[in-house]
Amino acid sequence: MQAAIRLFSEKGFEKTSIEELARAAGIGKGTVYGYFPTKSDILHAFCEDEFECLRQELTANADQEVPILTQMVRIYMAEFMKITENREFARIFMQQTAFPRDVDLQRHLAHEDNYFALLFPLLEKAQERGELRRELELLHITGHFYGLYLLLVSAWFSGRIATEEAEEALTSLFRQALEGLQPQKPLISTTDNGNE
Amino acid sequence: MQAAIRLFSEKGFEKTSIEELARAAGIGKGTVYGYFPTKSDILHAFCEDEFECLRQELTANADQEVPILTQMVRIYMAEFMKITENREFARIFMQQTAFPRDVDLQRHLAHEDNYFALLFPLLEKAQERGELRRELELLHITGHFYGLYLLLVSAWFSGRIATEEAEEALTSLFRQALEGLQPQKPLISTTDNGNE
DNA sequence: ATAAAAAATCGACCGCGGTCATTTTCCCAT
DNA sequence: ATGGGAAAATGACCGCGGTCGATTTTTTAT
Repeated sequence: MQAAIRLFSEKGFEKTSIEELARAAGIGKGTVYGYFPTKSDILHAFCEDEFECLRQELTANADQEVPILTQMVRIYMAEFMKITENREFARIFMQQTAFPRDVDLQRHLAHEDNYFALLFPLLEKAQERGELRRELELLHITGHFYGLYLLLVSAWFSGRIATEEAEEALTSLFRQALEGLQPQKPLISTTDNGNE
Repeated sequence: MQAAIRLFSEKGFEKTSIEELARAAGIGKGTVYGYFPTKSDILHAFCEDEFECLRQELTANADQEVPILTQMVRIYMAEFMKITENREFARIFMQQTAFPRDVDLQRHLAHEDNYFALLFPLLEKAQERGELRRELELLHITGHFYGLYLLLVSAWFSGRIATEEAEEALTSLFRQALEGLQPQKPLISTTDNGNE
């Protein structure tokens, strides 16, 4: 896998053939398929590991004193920055993640559940603090944020949002989500201290 | 393209080779590439046409008297029902749409702009009616709904949401978006008559 | 220690997506 | 009509992802 990532980074995913990848790793071509069912699975497995690690770290060290808006922006911006490190990796990973093949469903669901389990405590705390409506299901709230994150990444891919504009855009989207799209008078303010 | 869609539907996208597709269409293999740069472009072009048509029809005939929530749910549910007609088509189309290759950027952006132009009037009217906050940019509002739609489709792909639960889920998500995730007292009610 | 069984490794092979030099078709100026 | 040149069509060909039976290595049983 190390050889794979090195080659993918150097020459690009498409331009790297399994044969030369196997040669670089000092194994036979067929052996590769003993570890990974398809080529993109090599990349996907790598990405999943990376993100799993990143998420663990982020959610564990999340500062539960700051507003939920800030927490969510931090977590998703970290993912986003990781994404933007390599556009090609990102596309394949996001495509498989958001719209997985049926073959990958089991693995995908397990990872997602894992992720939710990391986020839920943060959201629950926010509910207790009165920052989030208590009557909403945690899954729906997570979904809401995640949907907006998908949008951000999609907009970045299509060039509508530059990398440096991303944080502002995500903050704005999340704030919209918290305050609501329709006119209303919030009971608590989320714009008490701006952002940073 | 007719031959392509027929074969793709019958045998599946992956299982249909360009060669037999060309034979079915009564042309040579190389000629296919005179019309479509890649295989998935055949499917993508078809889907784009379908959706373009569907969107035109829906937004033109949108009943601007009903709440914006209902309008948005109708529009996106129509898209969703189209999506669910063929899981395989849908995956390829959504993957390319949400995370397009750089080669397809121009075409993709044009289509998206087109789509926005269809939605904007509806949202603008809703702003005038006081259903949406006037200080929000139309692009952000569109994005918000679109992001939640992406989430719905993604959840459907991963099996978290069944086809028949989709409308309820989307309605719930959109209502959340309108009312906001944080506790507050709406100036107008979006739950005046339930849904259906 | 040895044989048999099980697991891992391998690379020749297959079918397909995509390319390109060649051929065919079409159009227009003479 | 006809010659010529551009445009379109074509299928042999290439490289790659993925398969599979042959072969080697490892494990287990006696």
